[in-house]
Amino acid sequence: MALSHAILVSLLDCPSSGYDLAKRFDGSVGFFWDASHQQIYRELAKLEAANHITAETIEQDARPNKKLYSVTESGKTFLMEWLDQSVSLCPIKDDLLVKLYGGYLIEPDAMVKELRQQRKLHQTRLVEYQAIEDRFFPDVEALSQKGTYQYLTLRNGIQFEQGWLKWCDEAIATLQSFVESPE
Amino acid sequence: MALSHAILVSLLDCPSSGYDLAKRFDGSVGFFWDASHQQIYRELAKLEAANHITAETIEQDARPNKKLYSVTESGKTFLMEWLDQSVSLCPIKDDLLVKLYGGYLIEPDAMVKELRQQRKLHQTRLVEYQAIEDRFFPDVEALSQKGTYQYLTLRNGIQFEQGWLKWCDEAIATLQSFVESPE
DNA sequence: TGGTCCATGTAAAACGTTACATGATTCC
DNA sequence: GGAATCATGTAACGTTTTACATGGACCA
Repeated sequence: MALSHAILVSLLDCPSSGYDLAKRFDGSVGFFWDASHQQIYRELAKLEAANHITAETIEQDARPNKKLYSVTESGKTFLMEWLDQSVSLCPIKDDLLVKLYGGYLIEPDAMVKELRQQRKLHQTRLVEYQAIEDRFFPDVEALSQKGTYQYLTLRNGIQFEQGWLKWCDEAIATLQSFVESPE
Repeated sequence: MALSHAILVSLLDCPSSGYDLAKRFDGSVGFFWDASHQQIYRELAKLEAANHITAETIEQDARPNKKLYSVTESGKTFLMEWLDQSVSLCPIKDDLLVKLYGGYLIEPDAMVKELRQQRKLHQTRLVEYQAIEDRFFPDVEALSQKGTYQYLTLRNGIQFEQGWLKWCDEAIATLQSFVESPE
């Protein structure tokens, strides 16, 4: 149910086309939600049918035309009703941990490689987040309320990734002993 | 696709009925995967049809009969093929962060309350994880390889929850200033 | 001429959620 | 007498993923 809310929050921040949204969900919005362009287009169609957003067609000459979506009053009300409800913990689903749980079935060496690979991916993401922090939030004291809220979501992403790096290091160090001296 | 792998990994660790699995997914397996009993029964039927698991009916007098599932050779092969493939980062979807991103639309006071509530939920989960750590992993040095792998998944859960607590505290402290002196 | 970017979508299959359904036993 | 536990499922619906589809502009 929350994809619609993620889209509304993002559109409220800045009216955009489906294509733009898809890119944002792949970038900055990506630190709290993930969605493919197919999902986004379908959800936009639904939100428009429900009058929560309106589209304005922008004619472009060197490029395909695009539809610029904005949130309506009804959409804002719909979003605020959701904001007023309390949320529960999000369910955990992590392929890597399933794999690790059954890790004893494969070579310790292969598992260490996999963890190193994961560590690299998290490292890359952390660098991206930190670049956003440096570029868009250089002076935290000077932020508006809205800016502060957005900054806090970014901080969450940064802390998460740092946690991952720390855990990967711990796990790699532990498994290293199996590689050196297998039981 | 990974629900099947999570079930196989868990069944390989210990043959069980659907009911038992559902409870484990709600408990210890819950720190890396989440699934309802309906999903589990459906997936078990599929896995049995694919010959990845076999069922043995256990007659019980004071209780309903149950089907005890075990992983077949074919199931083990299927799982190991998956274990050999490298996994990508798991997509992030977090209601709380969507809410926070649009947090400027509601009262700072309401947002602080919500964060306190979340903090409590994470705290509860952390205590559960630590209880598992104390009960089942009192001597980390003495663990078998299999035990070590399972311990590492638990450590991941613990670190995560500690990260959440830290972030919640940071966020609450930041928002507190809005409650005391609104812009 | 081959790839990436812009821009929008459809369709089918897999996966997840919610509600419904049953029935004995055990504990308070 | 009522609730929880054990134990299994079905059905409808909603969401997500994967694959397919189009077509011009721009760059090397």
